[in-house]
Amino acid sequence: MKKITIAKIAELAEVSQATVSRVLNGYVHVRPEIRERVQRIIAETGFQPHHVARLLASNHSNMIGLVIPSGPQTVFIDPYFLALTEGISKATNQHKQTLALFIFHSLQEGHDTIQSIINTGMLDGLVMTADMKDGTLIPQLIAAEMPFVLIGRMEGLDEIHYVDADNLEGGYMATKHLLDLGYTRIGTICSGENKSGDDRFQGYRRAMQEAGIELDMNLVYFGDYSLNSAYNGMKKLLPECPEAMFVSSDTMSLGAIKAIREAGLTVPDDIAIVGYDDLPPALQAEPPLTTIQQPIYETGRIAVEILLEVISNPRQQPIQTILPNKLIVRASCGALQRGNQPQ
Amino acid sequence: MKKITIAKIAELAEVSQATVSRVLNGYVHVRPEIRERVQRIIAETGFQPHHVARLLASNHSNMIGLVIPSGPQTVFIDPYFLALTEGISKATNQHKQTLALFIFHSLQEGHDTIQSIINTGMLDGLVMTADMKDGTLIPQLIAAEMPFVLIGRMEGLDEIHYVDADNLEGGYMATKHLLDLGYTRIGTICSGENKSGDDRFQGYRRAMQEAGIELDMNLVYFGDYSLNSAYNGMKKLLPECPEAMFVSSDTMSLGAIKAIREAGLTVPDDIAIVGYDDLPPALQAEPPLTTIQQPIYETGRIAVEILLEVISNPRQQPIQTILPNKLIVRASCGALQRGNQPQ
DNA sequence: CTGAAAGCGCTTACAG
DNA sequence: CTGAAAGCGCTTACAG
Repeated sequence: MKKITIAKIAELAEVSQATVSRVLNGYVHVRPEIRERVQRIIAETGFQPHHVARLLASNHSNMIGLVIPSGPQTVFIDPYFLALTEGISKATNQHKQTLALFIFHSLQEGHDTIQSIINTGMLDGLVMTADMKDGTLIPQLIAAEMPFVLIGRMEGLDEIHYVDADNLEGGYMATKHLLDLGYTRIGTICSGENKSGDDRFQGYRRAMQEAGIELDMNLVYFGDYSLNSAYNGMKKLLPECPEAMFVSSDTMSLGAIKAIREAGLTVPDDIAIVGYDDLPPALQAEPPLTTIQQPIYETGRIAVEILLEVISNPRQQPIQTILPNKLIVRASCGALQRGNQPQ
Repeated sequence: MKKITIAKIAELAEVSQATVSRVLNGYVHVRPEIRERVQRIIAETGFQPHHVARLLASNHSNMIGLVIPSGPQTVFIDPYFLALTEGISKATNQHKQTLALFIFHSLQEGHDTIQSIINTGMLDGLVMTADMKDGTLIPQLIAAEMPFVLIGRMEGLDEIHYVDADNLEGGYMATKHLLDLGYTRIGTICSGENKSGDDRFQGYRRAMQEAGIELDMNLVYFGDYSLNSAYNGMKKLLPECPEAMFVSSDTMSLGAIKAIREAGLTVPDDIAIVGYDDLPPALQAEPPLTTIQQPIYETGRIAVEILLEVISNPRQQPIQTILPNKLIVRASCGALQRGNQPQ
């Protein structure tokens, strides 16, 4: 199978390579009849330009990378990244970009990856995920002038492009919902592991404060997003008799529910929970929890849009987008409203 | 920031570009002192070869693709793909390959993607996922002589490289386990959607047959891997009073459990279930199910190994690997053994 | 073991 | 609007 090149197309169409290249790239200044002739030949032959050659000549690749950290074990099981990747993929498909995926399993690997991405010059830009513990990766990118968009936010990095969910609002909405149902003794299992976790906790605080309820640290537990941490946390909080809980990730809700069950109590009859993340149905807790739904998919999509904008138009003001969350009220809440009022 | 090229290294080391290229590529016939000199300069300057140029010149890219289909809605939420991707990523990292991810959301997109991968010449090879409904993609690859490895198997495609879990054995093990516990009225929710589903069902049949129990189609329901299908299926099977169930995916187990709960029964006290997939703890059913654990991660890793082998050494006999499953007995099974014998 | 040079398949000033 | 030609940064016969 002979690879067909631009030279052959030029020959068949009786024009120069330059002209073929121009119609390929949609330049405007090509005589219509010639354009059509070339296009016909291209269609007939099924020719597609060699991506790599184009890339070398033009110095951009139509390829962007997605960088995801993975913990020591298999942490890439988080459906969050799936939804994100799906959104990103949809956007890259749509823009005819190709998506390179970089999962690193240690900080060292992360550094090497980034360095090699930079040196190798094969990517136009990067979508970075915020939750890497190390603040070193980002400066590396900035120094190399590699365009990137951060998903989420990081402390101390204000002058960069990012898209994030409004986590503070999310925590606020969740807590407010519980308050509106009449609860006052509302506990929380949250996390100080990253900015998102902080923000959600701040949202909780604000809602409580607005309701005139003083912060009771005995009702607050900081987990690490793992099921187990939440399980332990819930066991610790149970003696404090919370009527309701705001748990700041879906995985942690599962841990909390487990502890509640083991104590012989049930959700939501004894303790109402509002969760976070709104996983796809197949992965949801049983009973289905009222949750804050993050626009994860949308976040990915928008990150790509921003990145492409930044690539084609460098050195502009930071583009920073914050997307709202949605409160999804499920059956468990109905139960509460039916009169399972706090003791 | 001036991009540093092989020419500059050659200049600094006072050798030709060809020589630099040779040490870069680890050729053996370079005088040690020169090799060292060049390597020192490379290290000092932090030079890394331009990936794309190398690619154009050498005609291979050190980049492999992973092709995943996604349903009309967000179906890429399946943790299966996460584990798979993680395994693949680990292997590509290790071999210094870069991973391009192609998720397509329609068959049309799938075709376009494959076509463009082929024409564009930017990938050395592909890891294909078997569950695309359409048998057209694979022949397309074969025709283009694009190296690929299939994860899973497809009917009628025998002469290709693949790695798969031993699904028949999995279904057999699951059912056998239930039989060993003393159950005889064992139902199944399986799936005819793909070969894996078929195989698991065949495993169920074989185990039942070996136990001398005739196949009772009233105890068999074919779902489509969705939670809902299994939910409906379980509701249908419940009047048949199965003592135990083999459910052929974890997501479907959740649906089955839901139906069982709604009927006022419990797992495993009233109905024992063996599931399939063995999701990570955070995503498991509650109560934790005894399941067949697929070597998903390993599957991904091995697929990459095979692919690289095939790329560097084309036109060889099909490499076909079938990995065994593992039966993971969880608490729910303990309960059964404690004497929750069938009625 | 080493170098000079052609070539990978495009894009893009430059000149007209 | 169009073409001839240089160039992107490497690799790889070929010759020595």
